[in-house]
Amino acid sequence: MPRLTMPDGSITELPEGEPVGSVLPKGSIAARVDGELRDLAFVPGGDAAVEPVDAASDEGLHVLRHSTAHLMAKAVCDLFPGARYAIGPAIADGFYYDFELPSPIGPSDLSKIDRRMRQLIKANEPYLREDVSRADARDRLADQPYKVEIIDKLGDEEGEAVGGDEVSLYRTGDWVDLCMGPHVPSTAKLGAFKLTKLAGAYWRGDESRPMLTRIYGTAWATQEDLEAHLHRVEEAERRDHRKLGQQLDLFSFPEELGPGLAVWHPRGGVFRKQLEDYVRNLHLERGYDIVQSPHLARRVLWDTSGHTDKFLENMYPVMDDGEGSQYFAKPMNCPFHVLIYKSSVRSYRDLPMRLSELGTVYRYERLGTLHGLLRARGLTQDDSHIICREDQLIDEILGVFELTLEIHRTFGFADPEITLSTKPGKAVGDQAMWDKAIGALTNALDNSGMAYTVAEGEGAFYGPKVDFHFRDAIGRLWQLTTVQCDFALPERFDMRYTGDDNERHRPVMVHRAILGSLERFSGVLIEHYAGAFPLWLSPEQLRFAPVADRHVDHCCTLATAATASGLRTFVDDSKESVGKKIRAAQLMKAPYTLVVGDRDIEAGAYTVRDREGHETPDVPFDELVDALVAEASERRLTQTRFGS
RNA sequence: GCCGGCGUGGCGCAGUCCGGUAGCGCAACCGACUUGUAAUCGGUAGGUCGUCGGUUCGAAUCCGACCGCCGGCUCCA
Repeated sequence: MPRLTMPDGSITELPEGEPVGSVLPKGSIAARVDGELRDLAFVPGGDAAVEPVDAASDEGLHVLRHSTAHLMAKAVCDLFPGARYAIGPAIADGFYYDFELPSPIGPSDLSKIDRRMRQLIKANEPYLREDVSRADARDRLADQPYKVEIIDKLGDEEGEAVGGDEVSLYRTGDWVDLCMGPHVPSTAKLGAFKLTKLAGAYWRGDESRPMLTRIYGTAWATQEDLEAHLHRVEEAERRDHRKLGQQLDLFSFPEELGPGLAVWHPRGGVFRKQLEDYVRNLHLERGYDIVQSPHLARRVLWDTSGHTDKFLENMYPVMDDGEGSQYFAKPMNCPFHVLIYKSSVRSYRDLPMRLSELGTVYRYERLGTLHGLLRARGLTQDDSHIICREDQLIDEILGVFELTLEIHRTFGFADPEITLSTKPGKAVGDQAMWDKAIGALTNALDNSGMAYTVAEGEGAFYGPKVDFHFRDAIGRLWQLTTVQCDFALPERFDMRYTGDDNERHRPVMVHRAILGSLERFSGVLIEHYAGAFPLWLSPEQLRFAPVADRHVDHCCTLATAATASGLRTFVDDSKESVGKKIRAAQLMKAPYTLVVGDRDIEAGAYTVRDREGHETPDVPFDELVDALVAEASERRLTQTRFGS
């Protein structure tokens, strides 16, 4: 009789042949047995430590989502005879399953599938596990080519270690899947779910293999959890920078320009200028020099840098000037900065050189990858190249880390997740260079005391990099900052300096972009703030809503005074009601609005309305202006409250 | 680039399945009202229905190609 050690330390004896689930509390949907996740139907032999897995726990949700994926696959196979199923894992917030379907399906089919799934839940079908030989599994799933391929490839990657000759099948009614499990005991144990979207996905993620139909769903332990998740999704949609960009009149993507090319409207222009001024000035303070380079360059430059070799398909097509020269729009700024370095003979005393540019580059990104400002074809990088001696490298990298944290703190981004990316398949430079570069970045990271993870093979073709991912106001992670260490370009461009030994040496180059690109960073900020920018970034800072026509002049006088103090003002002189003007201010997310009528003019003090609709009465105008000027210059994240 | 969806005045949408020569709301403009913290009332103007081609007596509607957008996949120096 197997003896079970329960989480509270008590010992329970399990009658022979009884599943572990029979002794666990009712809410559990799986069990952790001796550290391994198992079905409730699992029967341990001998002594074992068991722990119930609750549906709402991370492990429970994983099981729940995976089981929901199975149920959906069965429903799809019921509804579309001849459907072939490929893989269907649990993912963050839900699950998906990939199918090859006899005919295309559309969004309206999702509700059909949903209905079928709910019927199956009512029928309370069990999830039954069978351990069979590989040959048997191949037999049972003979009409499922994707499953057969998986079975044949099992163990290939990690040798014999994976499962030996035995594999497990899970059966739900007449539907069988190759699966390691575990699963919930039966369909009635599933939680709340919703099928969300339909998408294409390549089999095994490989472009050369067939495109399958992927159905996504989200699944949770309870209906409340599901609804909370759907609310979060709605919240993210509400913040979509593409919608807000239109609503707030910040930028647009005219079709005539081509995909991924934006124009910034006056309001967006103010926002962007604020951002630019801030980073530019900060760079000047930190010993960077501002440089400037053109948007085009001859082919030879890109041949030397290696871009035509490695990234030609991601560059805008070549321009022929008819005079024997070919030009490319620049996809990167680095070669220009290299040429600035090379414009003169350099000595060790000149180093480090920190060349900085808000450089607009053009990348011919694949159409399907474009996504508003977050992924555009024309983008302006806050791009700097630090050219230094090897012995200066670690200090320079640490300086970049510090600047990174300072800038992001300004926007309320904290606790970055940091990755170190190492040598990719497509790489230039010899192994010694790579080792040196990775060593420097590792050394700087260890010196900084920040935690990081290593992403093998994710580096740039010319060198390894450290990326910073920051979390926004609703918890999403954004890859923003990148710091790249490069021994390759100095070699390719034959960069040199004269050392104190009067010998010639090769400098090292650090590529770094802290915001990433102004476009992408702006998109992230718009979503982060949901369009309600802190005062210093806000296109307009103080709005006036005259009660009647006769108050317009007074508003203009006040606005002129505020403008003289450096505030950005707007007088709403439209012939509309006060209610309408307030609404308009609210929709434009104007930080502060003054409704100005007889009462206020007489009193010489005003009621200030902020974005949240809070009103502060009797604020003298001078006091208001001073407070707003202070709020803007401090780059404060929270709004000023006007006390009396 | 691939799979699916979509494209109708500045914006948001209806009409498309079952072809008969465009409609609503907001915005704009004009007029009345002169208003006190999220939409005052009335009127006017604005669209060769993404583009090109085909079917048809007739196409926003059916078919094809292309362009663009959205959701994914893949990619991301």
